[in-house]
Amino acid sequence: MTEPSPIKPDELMQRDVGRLIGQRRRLLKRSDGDISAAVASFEQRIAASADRVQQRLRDRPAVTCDPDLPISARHEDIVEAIRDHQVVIVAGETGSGKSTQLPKMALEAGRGVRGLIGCTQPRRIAARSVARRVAEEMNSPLGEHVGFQVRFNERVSDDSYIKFMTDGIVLAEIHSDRRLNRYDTLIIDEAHERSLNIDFLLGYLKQLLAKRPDLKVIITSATIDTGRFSRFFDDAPVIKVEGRGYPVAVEYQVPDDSEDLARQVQRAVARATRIDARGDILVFLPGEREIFQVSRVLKKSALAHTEVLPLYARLPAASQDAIFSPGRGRRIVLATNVAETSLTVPGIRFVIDSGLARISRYATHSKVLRLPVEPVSQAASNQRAGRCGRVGPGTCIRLFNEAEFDSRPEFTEPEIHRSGLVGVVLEMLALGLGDPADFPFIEPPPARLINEAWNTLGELQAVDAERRLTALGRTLATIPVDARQGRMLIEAEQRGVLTEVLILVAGLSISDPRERPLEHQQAADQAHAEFRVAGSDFLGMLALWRWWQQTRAGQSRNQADKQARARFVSPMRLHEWGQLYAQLREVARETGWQAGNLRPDDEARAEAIHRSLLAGLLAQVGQHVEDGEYSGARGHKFRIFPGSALARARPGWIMAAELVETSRPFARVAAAIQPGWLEQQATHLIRSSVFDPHWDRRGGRVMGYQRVTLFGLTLVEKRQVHYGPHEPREAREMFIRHALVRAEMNHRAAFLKRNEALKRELAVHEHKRRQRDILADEDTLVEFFAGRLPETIFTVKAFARWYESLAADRQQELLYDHATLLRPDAQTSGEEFPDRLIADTESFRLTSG
DNA sequence: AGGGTTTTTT
Repeated sequence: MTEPSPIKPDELMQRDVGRLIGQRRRLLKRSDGDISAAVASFEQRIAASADRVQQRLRDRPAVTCDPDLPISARHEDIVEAIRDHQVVIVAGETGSGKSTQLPKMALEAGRGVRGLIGCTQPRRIAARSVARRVAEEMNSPLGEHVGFQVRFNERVSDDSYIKFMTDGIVLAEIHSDRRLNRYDTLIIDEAHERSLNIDFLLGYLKQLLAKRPDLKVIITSATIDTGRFSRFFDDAPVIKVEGRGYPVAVEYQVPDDSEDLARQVQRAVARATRIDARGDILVFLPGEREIFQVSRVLKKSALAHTEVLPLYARLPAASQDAIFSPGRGRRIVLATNVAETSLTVPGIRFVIDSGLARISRYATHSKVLRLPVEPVSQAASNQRAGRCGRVGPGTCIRLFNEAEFDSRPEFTEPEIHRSGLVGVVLEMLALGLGDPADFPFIEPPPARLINEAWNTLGELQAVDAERRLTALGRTLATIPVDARQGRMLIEAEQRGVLTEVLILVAGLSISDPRERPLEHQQAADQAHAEFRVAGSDFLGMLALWRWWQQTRAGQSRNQADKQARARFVSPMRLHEWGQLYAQLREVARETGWQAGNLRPDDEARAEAIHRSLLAGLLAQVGQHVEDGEYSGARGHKFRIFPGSALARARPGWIMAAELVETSRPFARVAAAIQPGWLEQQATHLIRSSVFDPHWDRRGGRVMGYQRVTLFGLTLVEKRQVHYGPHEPREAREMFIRHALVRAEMNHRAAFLKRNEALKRELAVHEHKRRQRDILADEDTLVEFFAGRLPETIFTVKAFARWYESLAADRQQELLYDHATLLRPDAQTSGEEFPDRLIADTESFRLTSG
């Protein structure tokens, strides 16, 4: 009997190990007949995997590290540390060469053979451009030895040793490869940025390292809080690398009383001019508005040979490119935080740091994203200062005093402490990672954020009352969009408007393709009016989409782009919108959904679209209170964003794709809704109460009023309802008292007339029973009818006849009051009282006991 | 009546 050979993991491709172990185990268990053929094929697979390792080992590209880069000074220490430790922290400033050289050093340390060396970057552009550079340095075409993968773009081959990607890609890969077996080494770059992705990834790796002793992890960071990373990974060694920066002198310019930001910048510019009148200046400001204000003041002061350029992420691409094409004179770049991490402005000699930034903070109680302007941390300020030491010695002028700097927090609060965590918690559930409160985050998020995430998942019906993932939740986790938006898609599929909502969800995920340049705001607004639909910004988005599809169909790419630009719409973002739509449509197809075609507008369709969107936005609705002010969840107040098609109309009820608090709380991208939709779709969230029960003599039943609320918003103020189904016991008591005892019932039937006889008959009965010669008083009668007086049996023919005389639907309506009367112990729900009870009226008996 | 930091995804 041939036994399958044992598995030697070290000699096999890591991605094959798990599968081969499983196959071997199955082979050993098999006792049926001849397994030699199966063993042979198993041996073949082992051999193939081992051959692959040998081949990769042989073909390993030679690497040389650039000796001019500061990191090369620690070359040997790093290679050695990688060999000796499972986790290594490399700390170094920009320009040290760590992003490009570390993967090569890992290769030199023998990594990259049994699996890829995976290198993550926070941004797609960086992943691609670093990959290109390293491929060049290794004299290998991009995609061969060195590949990359970002959303919409992948160039990795089976022969790749190094793969650059965004950290989001690794997170997505975990779903299909829980142990990340395709990698034998992971380099997490820019870990100091502490994005949600990075913190989640670090926590995941922390757990994975024990299960994958062969996996090596390298964490790289600016020299910010490296001790924390080291402690987190069980005192992993930290290797510090020099940056290639020049010294930066820091000056503090204390603001005068009543000197606004623009004047402070103006004064700092004057100071820089005195030091070097030709050195380019980068000014860090908190937002677009400040950029505009400062720009106006600087332009007014007509500085010689000076160009003032704005720079922020939403700026049209053409204007952004101006940063990279050097002008003739001096340049002053007025920038937001894009220039701190995402974009490098070349040739900067001075940095002027306002010390301010807009920081996003998620307000859990109101579900509003706040963007307050706040003082930045010391680390962020130092990062900003570093931006002027790239080409020569620089000077940083801080618009606050040194004591204030010292009093500021050392590090920026990590995103996981400030963001909504729905996506993170959903992901953890889908991956079976247990209670998020127990997950090893490097700095665990506050409980209130985790709780809010649970609530939102409940609101979306992604988890049940026991916090288990529902089927819907499982689907949500597979759609690569925000959970609220995923919920919209699921609803849209059921309502037959998937194509439209796919377009909208894609559109909501990208940045608004409509551009509004500072100097052409009115013209832009006018052009955009073409895509305005009264009552719904979403239908407006669809109008823009349709316009673009038609425009593109009829002409060349160039001509279409030109048409878009003429309407102040960015062709690049339209393109991205199309890509995203195509990707989501593909995911939808794989999920087994029918997308169908974009259909012409009609009212029913518009309602189906809006109701689908609403499924994801139940907590982001508002009711108009007065004067354009809306009241939202839990009493939170907001207004409609002025750019919305709804801003003037102010419909009574709206839903908003985003609630953002900037200068004040705004609802952005909104549509009018009907409160009735909420009552139908938010059944799991609405609270309803009934009050003021009263006897309805004409109707012959107990009525009451209902109030319906959602997150404290009143959907229905006072609606008359049949009281019975809500409070059966109380209704029954009232029915007895009014209908039977007092006979307060308007009906032609004989019941009322006979009621006196009924009372008498009862009284006689009572008399016999109690041996007392009195008529029963009202309370005794109630007790009797309620069945609380035992041993009393009475046939109520009159009652039965009256009932018979009613129309069938009337009988049905009265079912609650009357049937509970007949069965005092019966509970609330209608279906507990079969129709038979009504059909058998002749034999109705009031019984007790 | 009046306007937003940044990034990412089987």
